[in-house]
Amino acid sequence: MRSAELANLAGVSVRTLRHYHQIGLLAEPGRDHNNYRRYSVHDLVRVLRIRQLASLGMALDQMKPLLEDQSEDQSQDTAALLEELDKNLAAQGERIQEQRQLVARLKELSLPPDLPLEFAQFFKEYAAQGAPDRLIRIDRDQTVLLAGLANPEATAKLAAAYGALTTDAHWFPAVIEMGKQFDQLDPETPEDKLEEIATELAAFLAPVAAQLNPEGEEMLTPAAADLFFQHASDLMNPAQSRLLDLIEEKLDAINQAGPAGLPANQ
Amino acid sequence: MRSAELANLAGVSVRTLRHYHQIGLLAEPGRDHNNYRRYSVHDLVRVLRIRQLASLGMALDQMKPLLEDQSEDQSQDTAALLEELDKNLAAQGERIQEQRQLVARLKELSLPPDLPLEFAQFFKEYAAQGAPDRLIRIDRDQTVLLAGLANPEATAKLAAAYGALTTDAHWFPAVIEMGKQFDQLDPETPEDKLEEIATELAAFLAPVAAQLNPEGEEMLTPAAADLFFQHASDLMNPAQSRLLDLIEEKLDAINQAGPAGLPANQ
DNA sequence: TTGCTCCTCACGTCACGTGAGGTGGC
DNA sequence: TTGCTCCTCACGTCACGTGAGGTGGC
Repeated sequence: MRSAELANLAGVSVRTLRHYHQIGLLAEPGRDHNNYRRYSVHDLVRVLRIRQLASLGMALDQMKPLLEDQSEDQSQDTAALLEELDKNLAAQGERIQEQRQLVARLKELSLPPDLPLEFAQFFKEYAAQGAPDRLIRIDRDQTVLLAGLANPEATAKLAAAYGALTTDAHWFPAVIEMGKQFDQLDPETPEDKLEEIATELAAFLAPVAAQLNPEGEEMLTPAAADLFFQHASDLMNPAQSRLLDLIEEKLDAINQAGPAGLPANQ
Repeated sequence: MRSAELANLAGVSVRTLRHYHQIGLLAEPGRDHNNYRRYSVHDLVRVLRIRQLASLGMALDQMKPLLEDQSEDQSQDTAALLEELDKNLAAQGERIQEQRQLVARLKELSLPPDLPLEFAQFFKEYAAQGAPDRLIRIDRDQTVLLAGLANPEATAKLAAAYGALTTDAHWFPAVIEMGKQFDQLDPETPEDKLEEIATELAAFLAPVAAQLNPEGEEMLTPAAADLFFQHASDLMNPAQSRLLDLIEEKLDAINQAGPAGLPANQ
C-alpha cells in the first residue's frame, strides 16, 4: 500500500510516517517504479503499535526496545519504561492539578492573576474601595517585589498581615485618603505641612509595621531593601521622597521606644 | 542591575530574559558604557509578574494585555484568558489522568503495553500457558490489525470474545497444540494429512467463530479483510496456506448449515 | 597574560504541521 | 494541458538550553 493509505488506516498523517522514518522508528520500505513508497501490512502493524504506545504518553525514542521482538529481557525493559512513564505522568498531572486549583480560585473571585494568590485578594478589595488605579499599581508592584524578594517564611508572614488588613474596615478608607494627600504633594508643599502629614501617617502606620514584623527582624536582605526603596523613589517627586524620609525617621523613633509604647525589649 | 543579578532575583536564567526581549514581552533596557544591559527594579517587577502568570500555565504570547496597565477592559480580558487557560488545563489534565490509569493497570498486571488493554490480558495468559514466542507474536500482530481496522463496535465484540477465551481453561492448551502442528507443516506434508488436520481444526474453531461473530455480519471491510489475510499468508509456507484454505472451506460449509448445527437462518 | 562577566549569533529540543517546488502517469 | 498523487527539502512551533566565539576592565 502507499503512504496515504497506510496513514489513513493507522489514523496518522503522511508527515508522521516520514518522521518515524527520519528517527529510525519505522524502516524505509521499498519503492515502486515511480519512486513511491510501497508499505506492507507489517508496517501498518508497526505503526499501530507505535500509536498505541504514544497514546500512553510514551516518547518515541523509548519505544524501540518494546517494538523489537528479539529483545532479551523484554519484560524488564517494559517494567522500567512504564515505571518512568508513570513518574513523568504523575509529575505532570500534579502540576496541572495545582494550576487548575489556582486558576479556579482566581476565576471564582475575579482576582488579578499576576501576583501570588495570597496577596491578590487585598488588591481586589483595594480597588473595590475606590482606590485610584495609579495607587493600586504602585502598591501592587511593591507587593510583587516584597513577595519576590523575601524568603518564604517572611512571605507567609506578609501574606497573613495583608489578609488581616483586607478584613479591617478602617484600613482602606484611611489608606486611600492618605494616598490622595500623597498624590497632591508637589515641590511647593512647605516643610511644616510635610511634618504634619508625616506625624499623622507615622502614627497610623506604626501598628501596621509592628504587625507585619512583630519580632523586629529584617524581612529583606539589605540589597533587597535597597531595591525596594529604589522602586518607591523612582515614582515620587522630591516632596514625596522627603515625606517618606520623615515618616521613616518617626517610625524608627517609635520602634526605639519599643512596640506599643513598651520599653525597648532588646 | 545587570542581567545575572536580575535573573537571580527573579529565579530565571539570563537566556530566559533574552527570550522575553526577543518576543517583545520585556523591553530592552539601556546599556552601560561596556554594552552591558542595565535593568531597573521595574524590569524586575515585570519579570516577577511574568513568572507568576507562567506558573499558572499561561502562554507567553497571551500575557501582554495583562501586564500593560492602560488596557481598557482589563477584567474582561483577564476573565476570558483565565477561561481559556482553564479549558486547556482541564483537557490536558483529563488526558493525563486517562493515561495514568491505563499505565497503572498495565504495570499492575505486567501487560504488554503495545496493544489495546482489552486484548493485552489474553496475550499475557497465552504466554503464561507456554505458547511459543513466534506464535504469540503472529497472533498479537493479527490482533493489532483486527483492533485497528475494525470499527469500534466490532472491536468491542472482539474484546469480549477474547475475554471469554482468556478464562476458558481448555482453549489455550488446544490452541498451542494446534500451533505446534501448524509449525511443523512443510511442503512435504501430504494432502490427506492436511485434510485431516483441517477437519479437526474447523470443528474446534467453528464455535469460536460463532462467538466472535454471532450475527454473521462482516466485521471488516473487504479491503481490511484482504490486509488481514495478506498478513497471515506472508508468514506461511505453501502447506500452511493450503491448510488455511481448507479450514476456511470447512468453516464456510459449517456456516451454511447454520451456527451450532441449526438450519441456515438467512 | 589570565579570569571574570557580559555580549551576540545560532543550533538543538519534541513530534510533527505546513508550504514550496518538482515528478509521473492519466 | 490539467489534475492527481506522490516525492524531497526546509522552515515553523514553544520556551528556552547549550555551546561557540568575541569583548572590556581587573
